[in-house]
Amino acid sequence: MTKGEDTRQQILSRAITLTSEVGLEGLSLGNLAAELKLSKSGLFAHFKSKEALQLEVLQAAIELFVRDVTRPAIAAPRGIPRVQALFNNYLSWARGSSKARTCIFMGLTQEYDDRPGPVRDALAKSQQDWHDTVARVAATGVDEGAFRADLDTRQFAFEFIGIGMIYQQSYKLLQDEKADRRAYAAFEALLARSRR
Amino acid sequence: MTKGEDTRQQILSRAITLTSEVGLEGLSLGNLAAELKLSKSGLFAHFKSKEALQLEVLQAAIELFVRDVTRPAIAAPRGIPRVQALFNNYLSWARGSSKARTCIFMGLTQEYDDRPGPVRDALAKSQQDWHDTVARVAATGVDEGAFRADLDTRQFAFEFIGIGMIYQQSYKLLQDEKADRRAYAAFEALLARSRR
DNA sequence: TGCAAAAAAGAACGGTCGTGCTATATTTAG
DNA sequence: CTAAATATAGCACGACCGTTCTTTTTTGCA
Repeated sequence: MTKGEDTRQQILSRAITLTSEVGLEGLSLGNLAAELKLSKSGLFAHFKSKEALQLEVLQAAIELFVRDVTRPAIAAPRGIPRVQALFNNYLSWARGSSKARTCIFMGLTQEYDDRPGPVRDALAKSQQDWHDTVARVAATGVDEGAFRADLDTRQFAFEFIGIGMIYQQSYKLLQDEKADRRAYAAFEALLARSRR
Repeated sequence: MTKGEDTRQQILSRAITLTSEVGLEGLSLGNLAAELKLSKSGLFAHFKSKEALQLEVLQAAIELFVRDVTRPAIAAPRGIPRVQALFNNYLSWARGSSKARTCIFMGLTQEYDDRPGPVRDALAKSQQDWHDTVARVAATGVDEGAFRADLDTRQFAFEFIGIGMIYQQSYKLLQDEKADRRAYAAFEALLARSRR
């Protein structure tokens, strides 16, 4: 079982990178197999269909996101430090890690926002979870007394994530070297409005 | 010449809709031709290559955006009314018109942010233009004395567009019926911070 | 009304797509 | 060490891809 699981992991890892470039629809088994020096059918045998592969890639990306963004932030002290850590990690993720050249979730949001099916459902759930996570972290700021007691934490999450999205466009597509400064300025303003 | 230009327009119109669903890469000549009851080669003859078609579709979408978003807003009085009109139109556009079920620019931003070539270049220019337009409209707010004299209009545009992006995700993918309320709340906060 | 020009169709090309099936290697367990 | 289980390869399939070439239909003007 060890060997199979091992190559399976390699496939998913490479698939995440590819997905960040061409999306989950653009992902091709032939390409993926060639890059991993596997035969197309050998690769295919690990997944029963392309859709199953897509779902597994999405799941693997979610785990990566939790590992690199969410979990490390939870290690920071509750309240503003944790919110700040979450934002820092989020921007790093949007900038792109070694495995994903770019945040795959924003791409997939666009790819699947009007394409019904299991992939869309899983994606929507993951994004809803992300909103919830941001809101929950913001709530620790309320609990610690750093944020206003009447702060709408879901609104906070909405704006928090919006900054990440426009950051990625500015950084990746427009290649604006002020993107970081702009994102942090927007974030600071959001923090300021949230403080008690 | 009339007939040719006419069908050409029909092709582009339908292509915009398709692009908003599957992107410019996912666009297929066969599909497009079938939907328009044209032969694939008959359609192809109007454009010398798929890339040329992609560029024309992008150009047509830009014109649509200017017609439905930018131009009507310019008709509103300078200052906050114009900024407000621009935001309203922007959200309508993100929600999707009859021709494009969803804002194609956000999708294309993700599709091309790491795919070099003429399409990416044209897209980046169009998005840069959009940032410039928002900044310019914000500047009328400064001129009219409604906004702070030291307002960073590019920062304003950055945050303005970010709200539109997260709005589209909330509205389209997450189907949050509070999306409108959230977007306007964020926008009001941005206005408040910008006022003198 | 007839004729040149423009538009559309038809057919074919080399590729790649996702997906089966069958056979061969490789790994694992007794 | 061997036998069963697992993993990978090879091959073929029908479908669709973008593109080219040739032929037919339609259009607009003299």
